[in-house]
Amino acid sequence: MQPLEQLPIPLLLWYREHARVLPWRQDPTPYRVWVSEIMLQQTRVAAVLDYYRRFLQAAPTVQDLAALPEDALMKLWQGLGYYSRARNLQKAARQIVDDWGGVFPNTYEGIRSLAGVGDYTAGAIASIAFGIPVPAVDGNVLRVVTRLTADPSDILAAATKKRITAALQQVIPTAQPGQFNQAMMELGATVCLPNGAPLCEKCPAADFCQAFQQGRTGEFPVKAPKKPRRIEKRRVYLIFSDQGVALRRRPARGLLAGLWEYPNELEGEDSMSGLFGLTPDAWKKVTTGKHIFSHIEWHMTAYTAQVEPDALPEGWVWADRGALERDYAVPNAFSAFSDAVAQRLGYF
DNA sequence: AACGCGGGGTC
DNA sequence: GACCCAGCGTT
Repeated sequence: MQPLEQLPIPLLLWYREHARVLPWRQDPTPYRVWVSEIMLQQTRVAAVLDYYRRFLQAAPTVQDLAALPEDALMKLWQGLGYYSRARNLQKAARQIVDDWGGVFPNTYEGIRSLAGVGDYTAGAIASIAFGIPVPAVDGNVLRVVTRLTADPSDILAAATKKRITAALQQVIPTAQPGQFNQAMMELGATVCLPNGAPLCEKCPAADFCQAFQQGRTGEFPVKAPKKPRRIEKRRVYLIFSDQGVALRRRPARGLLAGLWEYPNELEGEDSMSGLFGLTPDAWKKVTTGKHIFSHIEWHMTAYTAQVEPDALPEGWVWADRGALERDYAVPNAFSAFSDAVAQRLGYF
């Protein structure tokens, strides 16, 4: 008997005892499950909880989400990262309203057709919210299965994911596919941990886990190495007037798309000269900051200047302290400067 | 198939 | 400092 065939019964018994209480598990409607799954993409449960509560309060139905102003939407997502998820979430809400009569699609293919919903998320929603017996293969599941079967395949390879999906399709309990998929992820998140530190003594599958039985848990999963981050040195300009601090909107595509930022440039660029009639010696260095993205490191040095509020460049705004907190979604990349800005704005 | 896309917890 | 997370869309 293969390890995967032995898995469902002990896994489901274990999950019955150890499932965490999570808000989206309370009342697993398609909308609530969908919002949670989008937020949980590449994001841990702990990071999502507060965002989820605020989001459901601001947009309790798909119609509310479809009608939400873009700035309000981005403000709700501020700090969570991967901002295209929020835009796709609203795009999909409008798909549901316009193309599905406001009723959430109830087939795997219908769900899969929504913006921002890939194979994993479609499987998760279909199984959890509709009881459709399809696997939901995320990073947790890939780790659990490759350890269970001592599979040396690269889990980042599409062929591996495809093969494991097909194998799970053969063993998924048709009566409770949502419980099974959630149990797999719960096991990965709480017991079959990454970084070579699994808690095998607590695992309901230890008796037939090939990696554990062979004393090789540290060898799985196998992943191809990632390419190193590039480092960008940036100058950040904290520009104050009696109207507040200057913000500008980032481009609609690419990194931190559409969010607001303090004007900044790569070291060596010269985009600030001529603005506000400031001479180079008008800038005073105030502080430094570092922010690490998945693929880039920003090493930032902040400069400040006081200017007259007129002659603000096109697309820039003055934000006072209230507007900054209430109206503008500024990514956490700039959080190193929020104290300095707040302190300065506090004098108004 | 490779790459761009956040932010933070954990070891 | 390295890893990696309830991945998806684009090229």
